[in-house]
Amino acid sequence: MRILAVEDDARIARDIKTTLADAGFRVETTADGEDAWFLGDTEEYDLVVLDLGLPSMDGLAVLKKWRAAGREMPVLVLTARGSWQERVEGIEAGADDYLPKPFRMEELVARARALVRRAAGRGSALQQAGPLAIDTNRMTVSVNGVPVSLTALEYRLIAYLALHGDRVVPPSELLEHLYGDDDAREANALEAVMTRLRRKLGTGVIGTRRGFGYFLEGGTA
Amino acid sequence: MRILAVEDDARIARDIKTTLADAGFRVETTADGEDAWFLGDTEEYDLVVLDLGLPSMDGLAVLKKWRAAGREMPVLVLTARGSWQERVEGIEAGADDYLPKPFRMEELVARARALVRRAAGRGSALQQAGPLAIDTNRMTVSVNGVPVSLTALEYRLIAYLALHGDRVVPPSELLEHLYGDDDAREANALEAVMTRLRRKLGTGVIGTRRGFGYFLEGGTA
DNA sequence: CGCGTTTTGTCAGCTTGCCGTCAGCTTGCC
DNA sequence: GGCAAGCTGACGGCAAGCTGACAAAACGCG
Repeated sequence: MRILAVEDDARIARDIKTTLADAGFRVETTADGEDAWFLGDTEEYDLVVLDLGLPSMDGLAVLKKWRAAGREMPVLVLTARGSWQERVEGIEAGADDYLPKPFRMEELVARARALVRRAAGRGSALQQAGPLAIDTNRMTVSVNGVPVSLTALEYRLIAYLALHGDRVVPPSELLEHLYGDDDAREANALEAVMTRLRRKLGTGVIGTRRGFGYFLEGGTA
Repeated sequence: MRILAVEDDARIARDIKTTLADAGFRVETTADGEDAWFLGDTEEYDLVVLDLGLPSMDGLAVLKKWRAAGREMPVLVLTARGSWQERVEGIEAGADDYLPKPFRMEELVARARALVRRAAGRGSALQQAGPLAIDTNRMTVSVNGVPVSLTALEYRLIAYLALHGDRVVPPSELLEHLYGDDDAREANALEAVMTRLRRKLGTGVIGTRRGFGYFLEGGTA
């Protein structure tokens, strides 16, 4: 397992490296965006850990460039603490998961393992759960092979559910994910999106457990 | 599952409460250190979430006092973001785990579940007791491998019994955990839930000791 | 900018099914 | 037998969740 860690803070970079190394990964690090892009484009990694606040070339730009070039390795994005903005942009640029800083190293290892495992099971960044297939690179969703066109919000919702596919996700968590923690939203904004999303996906994809939350029917197949 | 959350920031306290409540816990909050100490000393909690930055009495002092008094419930400490110092002191004072602020609510739930499970002497997300299996991720229950669909209240009830499976749990305790002490329900609300739950689980799962309370037949396998 | 189009939050009304209450019954204990 | 603890079926209130309609943003495009 080979990992590229892109992080400009030397101390954090070192921590990441030793932690992941202890977890059995082979880790290379770089602090520079250009450098990162070059490495990611020419070498084969099982995972890239990418800090978004980089000098010389923005992490987001690097990620987009990789994806545009057809590179499909899983990317775990490190975002600034409260920055909801960064998370959204990260996911939309093709990140597979994000971790807000500061984080616990233990948590990083868990995520890294999960991503690598997921990628190993599939050829690309294609997630499947029952009749549902999500291509996190192209940001397209299809049900039973039929492509479905979703809005950004709808996509984020279904992608989040798919990422946590094997459990029931409470509405409060979804609200936080979709809108950030300052919930000035009227409660049933989420339900409105749900209705529209379900209409597009058809029945039997997203289920409700009253009093618990939402889940993907069929789970992770 | 009953949780005490000690947090002085009202907004965070509310977030914690709703999040944990959504996850199926019964949450009480207090912002005051003295108050927290008293509650933790006199009530029975399955977990305490403790912010260290408190007015009136330091969170650390509260924790030490509990431990000195022989109180052994698991305590999850919330520390300020980078404060390494606090973590060490927290652990030394008897905390079971710590979570640096700011944290993701999702993460809090995961930790809370882990601690509660560990305290019960079990390791995985799957609890088993006799013919009963409880998946705390999916919030599903199955008997002899056959999945059973439960409501939120029924789930909380059986989960609590499973956690304290090897002893007889008095109805007053169940009432308290399900509804909180302030709520004066008609006594037989619990029995009504019991009936419905038993009908779904089948006989031979939940037993009654007249005058004492309820218990899981077969205990912890 | 100005105008059409799409997306998304809000509101109101509706449906669903949870669960608390009640009334009557059964069981165990003295 | 008598009493209290506990069980159960029925019922209805009510809150969670769903949906269609509308309006306000957001976006795209000249």
